Amino acid sequence: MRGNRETRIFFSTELLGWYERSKRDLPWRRHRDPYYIWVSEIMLQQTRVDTVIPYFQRFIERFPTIRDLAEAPEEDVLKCWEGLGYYSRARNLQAAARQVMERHGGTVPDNKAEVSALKGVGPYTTGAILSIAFNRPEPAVDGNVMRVLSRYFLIEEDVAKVGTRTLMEELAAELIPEGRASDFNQALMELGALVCTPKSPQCLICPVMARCAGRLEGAEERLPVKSKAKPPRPEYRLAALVEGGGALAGRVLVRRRPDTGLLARMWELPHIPADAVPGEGAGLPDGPAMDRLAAALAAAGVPARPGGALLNAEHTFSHIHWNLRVFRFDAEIPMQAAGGGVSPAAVAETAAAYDAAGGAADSAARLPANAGPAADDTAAEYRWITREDMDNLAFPNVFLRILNGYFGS
DNA sequence: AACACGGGGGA
DNA sequence: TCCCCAGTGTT
Repeated sequence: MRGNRETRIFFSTELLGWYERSKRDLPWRRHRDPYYIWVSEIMLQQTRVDTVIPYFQRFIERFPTIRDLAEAPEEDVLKCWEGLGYYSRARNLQAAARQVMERHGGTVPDNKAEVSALKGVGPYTTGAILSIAFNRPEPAVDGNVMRVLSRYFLIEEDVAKVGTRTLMEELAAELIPEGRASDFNQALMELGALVCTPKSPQCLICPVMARCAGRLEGAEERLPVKSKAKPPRPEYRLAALVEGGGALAGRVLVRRRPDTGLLARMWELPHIPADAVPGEGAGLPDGPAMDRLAAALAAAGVPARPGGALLNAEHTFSHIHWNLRVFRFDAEIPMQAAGGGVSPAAVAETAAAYDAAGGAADSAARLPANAGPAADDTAAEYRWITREDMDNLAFPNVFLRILNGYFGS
């Protein structure tokens, strides 16, 4: 055990007192509804409080109960999560809501085995739900907690290591005052968020500075010790903004990503990989680039005429850095079926379907499936959308920016 | 144990 | 602009 008894008692007592005085008024703290706690904890994974607040309020308004969430179309849940990132959190949350309906009659379970069995709920969130919602004496060790504990107890172990988290959990459990798990765990995270910050910690206003070993050692700025993550690998992509003509005038071609992997089931502009040439954008002169993109579009059943480069865009994931060069295209009615593509009649039929449906987003007027091998690495569901359709489809931020710029907002 | 998985904020 | 943040699931 780290620290002597007095040091630990001091820590827990002062921290609880500080929390009572300075805790923030957050939407999920206004009730002790386990569903609210659960949703907030999932949203707070990898995401700061200020970002989460508006999402949480919209989410609870749209899905007030676990049953509402379980019964909603996945598309709606994803749309509610748009912009928040790590979209598997949303899909897992809904899957878990369905688990709770089936296994627990719609009530969040209050024991470790059943909580941790929920999709998207790992060791941290299990502890957060059990302690915050049910006041069970379980540790909830997130990045804030590891930072606070590593400083206060001068723990030099690499917090990126699994074993270090286990050590922190044992320590955090030991520190929970009798009957105060909910407040204590929230206090620990609150201190990490407001005072014991990653950079420039506010030691002078810290309630436990007097006995903080890291501070006394002058080590607070270099703790916690953390091994470096690998830098994201660059990827270069050619994207197409295809404008419809005729019955599809005012519409833009988008497609849905595959069911698994990066940005699963979200919508995007069609794009293809390009070879990297450092310093040259997509690494290809615009002419050949548009030719390759046109060929890929034709193979997907959308013959289109290149209209020049529109803009460059970048997007950084935790592990990939996208460099996109976006080209404008005009869809054209093919004079002959090409590349396993589409007949003029099929294009006319597509347009007619939109006319009949009034262009409704859910008309799902799909292009004929591409029978040949895919010219790129993504899914084959395409849709011609208007600006209004964007209200119902979830896009990653980079495409949201491009489309909003195009539609002029 | 290593990798996949977004987006936002602060220096 | 660059750097940092960091839970869960999959392999």
